[in-house]
Amino acid sequence: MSISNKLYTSILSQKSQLNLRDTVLSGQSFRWNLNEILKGYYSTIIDRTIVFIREINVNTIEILSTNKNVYDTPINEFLKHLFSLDFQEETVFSSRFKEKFPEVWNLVQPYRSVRVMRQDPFEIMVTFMCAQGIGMHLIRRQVSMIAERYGQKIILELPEGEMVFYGFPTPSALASADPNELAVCTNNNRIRAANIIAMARSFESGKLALACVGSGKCDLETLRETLCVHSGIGLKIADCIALFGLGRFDAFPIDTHVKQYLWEWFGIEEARHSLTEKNYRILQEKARAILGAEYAGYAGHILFHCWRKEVKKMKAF
DNA sequence: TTCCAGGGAAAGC
DNA sequence: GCTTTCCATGGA
Repeated sequence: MSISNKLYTSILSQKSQLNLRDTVLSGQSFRWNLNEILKGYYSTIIDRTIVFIREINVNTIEILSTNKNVYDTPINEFLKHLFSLDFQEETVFSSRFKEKFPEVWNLVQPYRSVRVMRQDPFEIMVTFMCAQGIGMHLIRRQVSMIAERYGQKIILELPEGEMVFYGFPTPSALASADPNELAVCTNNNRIRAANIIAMARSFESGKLALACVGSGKCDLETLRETLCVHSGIGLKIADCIALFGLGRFDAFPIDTHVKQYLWEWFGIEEARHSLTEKNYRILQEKARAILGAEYAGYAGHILFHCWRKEVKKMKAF
């Protein structure tokens, strides 16, 4: 398949600030093209539509896309949704939080405009099922390999040459995958490959897809139970799916980094112990008491990215 | 060599 | 029921 080399251009201007680079690099999306990011452009492919984004200033981004519609939605409307531009990030941290934790509040300033994205649920499910006890670099590699092996190949012809993209595989493509072949893409982890295939079949059957449709307002605990039925999805990954794939900004995933800052920044004693299910739930309660229940996950992701960069001194990839 | 990386599930008590 | 061990691999 080849796509016309005509790029559709659009300028998206917003009142709210968009820290595009940190948003894309903060670890919530694993499908942005590395080479383009290094050149100051950001590219991804969503449902056979290649999207380039360039940051003009903190309030304006330029969008270049190979066609006008993504999911039959005008590109500006789609990107407003993708980057949650309808959400007012000033409301994330309460005045009480700012007063109680001035050092953290000071440290987090450069990251306040990081957006929590609303991405495709199925893609997020597969992505975070690849994220068990493994580095972010390897997660990206797995997702790339899965797309290259099972996704649709799309070639963009530019004057400088061809650019090759791979769309993210459909649920049916992964549902019919051979476990041994898929395992090549999942760090040779056959259990993980089998789990992804089983989840894809559940999605294709309509069970999971239906749960996604009603996920906006349903009880978070009910949503987690629905997701955790699937082997390979525990509480943490279910919360990641809810936060990044289903727009549930109240979902607060706790991983090794979050656990670290809950102790170092907020002195929560339980964060020094291991992440058993019981302890996970206790930590979530205490974190919500500090961050507020409504947008705990949104705040948590900003803190997560801030912790990794400012304290752990980690590079984005 | 050892330890850690956006954990989950089986085994053990 | 809660806690410990195992899984699996690449990079520092």
